[in-house]
Amino acid sequence: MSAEQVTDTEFDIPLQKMVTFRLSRVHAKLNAQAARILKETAGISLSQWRIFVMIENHGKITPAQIVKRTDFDKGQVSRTVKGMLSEGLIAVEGSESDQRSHTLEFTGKGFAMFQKARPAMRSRQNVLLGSLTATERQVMFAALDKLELAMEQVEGEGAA
Amino acid sequence: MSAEQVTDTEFDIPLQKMVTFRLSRVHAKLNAQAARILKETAGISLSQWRIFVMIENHGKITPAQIVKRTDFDKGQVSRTVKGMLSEGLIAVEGSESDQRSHTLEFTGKGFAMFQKARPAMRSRQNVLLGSLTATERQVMFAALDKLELAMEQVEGEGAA
DNA sequence: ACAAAAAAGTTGACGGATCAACTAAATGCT
DNA sequence: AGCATTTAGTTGATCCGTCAACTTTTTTGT
Repeated sequence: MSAEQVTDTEFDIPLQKMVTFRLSRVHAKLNAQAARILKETAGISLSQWRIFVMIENHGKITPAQIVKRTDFDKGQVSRTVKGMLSEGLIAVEGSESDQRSHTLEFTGKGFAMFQKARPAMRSRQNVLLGSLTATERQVMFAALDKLELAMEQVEGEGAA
Repeated sequence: MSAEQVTDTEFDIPLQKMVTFRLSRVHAKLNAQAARILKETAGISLSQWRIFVMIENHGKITPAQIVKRTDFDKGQVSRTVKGMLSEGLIAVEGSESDQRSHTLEFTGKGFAMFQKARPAMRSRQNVLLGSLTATERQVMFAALDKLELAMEQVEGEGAA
C-alpha cells in the first residue's frame, strides 16, 4: 500500500545504534536529571513541574486542556493534580458551565516553588539547546515529528 | 569556567518545543508501541526483549556485561532475568572463575518467543529508520550524543 | 596473608507512564 | 423530552526506571 516494501530494505539491526534504544537512554537520563534538579531546588516532582509550566503558559487551564495539548495521560494528570492540591501548590475553581470540570491556578506557595525551580531549569534548558547548532535542533525536531508519523504506519504493517 | 556564559543566551522556553518534552513524548509513544507489539506477538515485555537482544548479539553474557553495554539499571536487569528464569525463557550457567556471576543463554522456549517477536520488531525498526533520511539519522544520533554530553555540564552550573 | 576497596547481584521503595474500568455530567439526535 | 454518545475526571493494576542499602565474592595494596 504505502511506499515500496520497506520491510525488505533490511537495515538489519546494528543494535545499540537503534533509534529507539538511543532515544530511550538519552530520554531516561534527561528525565532523571530534571527530576533530581527539581527535587533539590524546590522539592517538587517532574509531573508537578509540568503542570506548573502548563498553568504558567496558559493561565487558568483545566486538566482536560492539559491532556489535549501535551498528550499526558489523563490518570497521571488527575493524580498529580490531586497531590498538588493536598500540598497546597495549586487551587481549583469550579467552572460554571461544566459541573465536571475545574480550572487550575497557582497558589502563592505553588508559585514560589515554581520560581525556585525555574532558574536551574531554564539554565539547563539553555545548556541543552545551546549544545546543538540551529540546524541540529531543526533536524532533530523534524526527525522526531517524522518518527511519530512513521509510528502510525507501523500499526498497519506489524499488526495487520 | 567552561565556555562563555550560556545562561544568558535566553532561548526562553517556547515550551512544547522544549527538547526534553518532545523527546519525552516521542519516546513514550515508541515505548508503548513496542511494548504492545511484543505483548501481542510473543507475550513478552520490553525488558525481556532487550535481554534477548543482548544475548543474541553477544552470545553468553552476564548481567553485569549487559549493564555496562546498555546502561540499563542493575536492579532492573536482575529482576527481569529472575522473571525470565522462572518463565523458562533463559537459562543460567555459573561461571567458574567468579562465584557471584553467571552467564545467560536462550532456552528453546525463549528462543522461540524471540523468533516470534522478531519479524514485527524488525519491520517496525525498518519503517522507523526508513522514515528518516540518511542525513536526518546521522544528525539525530549526533544530536543525542551532544545532549548527553551537555547534560554533564548542567551538573556544574545548575547545582553549583 | 590480610584488610580495604571494588564489583556482581538482590531487594525494597518510590515516582512515572500506560491501560482499562468506572462515575457523572454534557451534548446530540430524533 | 428522552435515550445514546461523548467528554471530564477518578481509581486500580501493571510495568518501567531510578536510587539506595545490603550480601557475597573478587581484587588490590602493602
